[in-house]
Amino acid sequence: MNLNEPMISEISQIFGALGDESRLRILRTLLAAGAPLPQGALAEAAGLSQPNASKHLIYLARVGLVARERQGNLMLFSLATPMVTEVCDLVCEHVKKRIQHAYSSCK
Amino acid sequence: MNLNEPMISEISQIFGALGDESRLRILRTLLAAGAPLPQGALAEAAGLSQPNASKHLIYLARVGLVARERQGNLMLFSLATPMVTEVCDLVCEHVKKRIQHAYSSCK
DNA sequence: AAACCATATTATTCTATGGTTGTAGACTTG
DNA sequence: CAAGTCTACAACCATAGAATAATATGGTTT
Repeated sequence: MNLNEPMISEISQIFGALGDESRLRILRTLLAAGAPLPQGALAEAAGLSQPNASKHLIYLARVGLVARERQGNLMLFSLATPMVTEVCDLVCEHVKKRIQHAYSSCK
Repeated sequence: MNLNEPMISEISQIFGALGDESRLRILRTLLAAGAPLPQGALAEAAGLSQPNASKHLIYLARVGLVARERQGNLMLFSLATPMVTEVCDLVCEHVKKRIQHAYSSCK
């Protein structure tokens, strides 16, 4: 069994990290860029204040979804695992199907 | 782009639904059973009070992760989509790799 | 060292959410 | 209809988390 008790906490933390609009916008930006980006650029792209973006990025790094790397004055962030792309794709497909189904069922 | 702005809200809700230990325990039970189960059985398996389990299950149904079906006195719940299994598997693998990596790096 | 930039931290407020208790509704059986 | 069982709902409390503002830290440049 994959979802065994000792892993429940870790897994819920990762899903929790993905369950926030601001953090999803950050991840989307990283996904589209395909390269490390500084915090400032991520904050602006996601429409977040600097401290707010900092907190979200540290949170994402703590659960292992993004990697941090210092480059001089900047703090660069990048996707730490392709898992992020994969789970987002799966959920996106699910949502699209649900929307289609909703439309077709109220014709 | 899959993670476009109008879908961000829906997707964050689904991840939010998965980002709770109690709801993960409910889903794990459904996963293991492979068949619809009544609320009472799910509440007991997840270690939840009846009203608490009811709330979580209604929440899971609202975002489309479980299906509800009345059978006499009972309310049966089942996984509404294989997507749940798939994303949980992906995240589980990620966590396992992280744990292995953590052990091997502090040998 | 001083000035400047980018990031981190702290304190605070506000809201969302998980949990409990109590009660009401739905269904079955006597 | 009455009693018993299962589920849903409402009100409430406690806590976690998101956002902001103000400030501190770290790094670079002159």
